[in-house]
Amino acid sequence: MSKITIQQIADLAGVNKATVSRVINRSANISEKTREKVEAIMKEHNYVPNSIARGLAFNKTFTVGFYSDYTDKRAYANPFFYKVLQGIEEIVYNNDHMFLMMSDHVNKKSSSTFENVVSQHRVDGLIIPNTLLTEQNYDLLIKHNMPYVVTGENMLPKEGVPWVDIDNVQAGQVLTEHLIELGCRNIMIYAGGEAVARDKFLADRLKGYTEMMKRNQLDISVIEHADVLKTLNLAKKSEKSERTGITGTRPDALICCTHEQLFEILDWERGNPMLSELALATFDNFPMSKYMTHPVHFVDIDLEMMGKQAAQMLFSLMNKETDVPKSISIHTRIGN
Amino acid sequence: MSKITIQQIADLAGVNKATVSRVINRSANISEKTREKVEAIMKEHNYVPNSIARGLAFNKTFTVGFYSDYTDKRAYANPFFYKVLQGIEEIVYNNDHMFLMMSDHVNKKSSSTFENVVSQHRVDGLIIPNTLLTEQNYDLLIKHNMPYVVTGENMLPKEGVPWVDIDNVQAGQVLTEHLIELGCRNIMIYAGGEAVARDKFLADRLKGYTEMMKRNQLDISVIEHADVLKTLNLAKKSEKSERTGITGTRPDALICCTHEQLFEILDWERGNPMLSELALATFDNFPMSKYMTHPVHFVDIDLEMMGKQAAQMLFSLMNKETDVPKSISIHTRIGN
DNA sequence: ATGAAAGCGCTAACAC
DNA sequence: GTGTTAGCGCTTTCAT
Repeated sequence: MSKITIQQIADLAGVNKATVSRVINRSANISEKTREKVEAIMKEHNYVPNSIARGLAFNKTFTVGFYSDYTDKRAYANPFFYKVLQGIEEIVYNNDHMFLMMSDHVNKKSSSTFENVVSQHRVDGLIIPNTLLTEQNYDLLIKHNMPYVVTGENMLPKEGVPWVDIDNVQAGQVLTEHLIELGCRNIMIYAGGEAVARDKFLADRLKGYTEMMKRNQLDISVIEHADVLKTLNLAKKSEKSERTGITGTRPDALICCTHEQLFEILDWERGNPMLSELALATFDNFPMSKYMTHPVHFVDIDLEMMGKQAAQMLFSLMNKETDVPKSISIHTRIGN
Repeated sequence: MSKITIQQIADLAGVNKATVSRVINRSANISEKTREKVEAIMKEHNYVPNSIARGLAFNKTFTVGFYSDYTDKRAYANPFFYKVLQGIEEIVYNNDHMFLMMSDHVNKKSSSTFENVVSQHRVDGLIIPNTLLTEQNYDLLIKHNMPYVVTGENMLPKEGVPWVDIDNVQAGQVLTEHLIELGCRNIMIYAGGEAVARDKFLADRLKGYTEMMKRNQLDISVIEHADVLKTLNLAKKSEKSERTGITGTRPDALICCTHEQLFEILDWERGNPMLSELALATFDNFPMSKYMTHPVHFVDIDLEMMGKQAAQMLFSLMNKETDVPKSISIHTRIGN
């Protein structure tokens, strides 16, 4: 049932299936009369061209892929990551394509989903997070001539990798500026060490903070992973003993570069209510803020926009448009 | 490049492409010698059969669809909903299928993604949340003979709709039992009114609560939407004035049937610290619990299992297995 | 056990 | 403007 083919429509309309194909594809050289007749028959029978067969003939799939990483807490496990998907899907559907999700997974035959999708040409193009763009995956994409766009700034030492990301430098600036406007003067940032060297987005957020602090002639205070709690205790002590400690000034704000860091602080804070005078701030949307013991300032990141831009860029590449920007940075603003 | 076809492999191996097809499909009637030769050539050239062409011949797509609803806060926007996806994908990939996501969306041509996917046979089967299984969608699935499984108990007045859901009655029991074990005796539940009549899962949770309370010979106290805050104030007053109010006993626990209800209470609670003696409880995972002013008890719902079961069931249906259960209810346990 | 050829549903030359 | 025909890459009779 409902297995109606182009041939049957053609027979019903008393024309050749090529003619039907022409009206489907809005080809020129069709008389108004036959077009209308064929269209009427198609509508009457709820005929929908089989996109698999269409794909085989066109050598296209009308499908866009998205490669996701369940283990990337910064992305997929983030409650609001689905916003990115929403943005992508909107664009994908408006371009009459389908949306194929694939997560990092290796099946019995030791072939990864990603590899299969790319080598079988199951999609016409795909969006891939920077964390998953390994040298190997990159090579695969190039080898199969598969259009792609990276979400998150490209970290691979390759030229011409198209990416879309949040402008993390600007985010760092905005957040710092917000705290300054709130009256904070001794703003610390929890970032540094190897993490900053490894993750560009951390370095960028730090950079934004640093720039804004300098612009306001305030002292920069970066604390590193292992030392953060000690540092805070020290600062507290130093205030108690009337400036006899190492740190002369008492911090009044702390920027956490990731939610993980924020939670670390929050965990510690529960046992140390004295921390409550410290203004906490973080990146990424943090709508739970109002329910917390301690309000948290944050920059609102427009993930939906990020998804839209990535998809838009991908379609531009798939359509071989010229003047496609190599990368896009998205600005942020203070949340709530 | 990399556009290697079955014909080329055949040529390379000096056999007919039908022979290659036979080794691909593990068909019998193949000499060990030629099988090995062909397999070697395939491996050497990283040959992967084009699944589009394969699909056309088989009239299959090797793809499973998932219809999601961005507007359903209970599901998609739930931070932990991705667990369901993870479960589904695991099964899907292990069965060498792909995973097509579609959200509720209508494009310019006023055709919905769902409609397109089903009528074009873009997937071999699909998983659909009960909130999206409308009469119209149901008819479409039946008309196109498309295998499907519903997540969440089927609400449509149709026979034989296969579904997988959390056992909400059992969840209500478990949560209530937990509070009782904690020493609570006057446990209220925020549920009732039209919402319960509309949503089966609410009714089931209420039922579980009711049963467990009766089993322990405790008084049942159901508060309805609009009255909840008043009721709580009243109870508080009644305690203050030494049992002169309407409610003779002071509630010591409150079960919220949804996160929305919980947040409503939490919002109110911020301005009413007197509520802090009340044990709060809710359904669905609530990992933010430890960071809240007020700890929240909850039942841990194994969403990944739900996804796995749904996908498993779908494959059973697609394979036309006999003895496929009509529905599956998944038990829960207290979280953290 | 293997080859030849038809066909899955559609598109795209090429004729007329 | 419309019909004919040859593919797209693979599976599956039907021969041999």
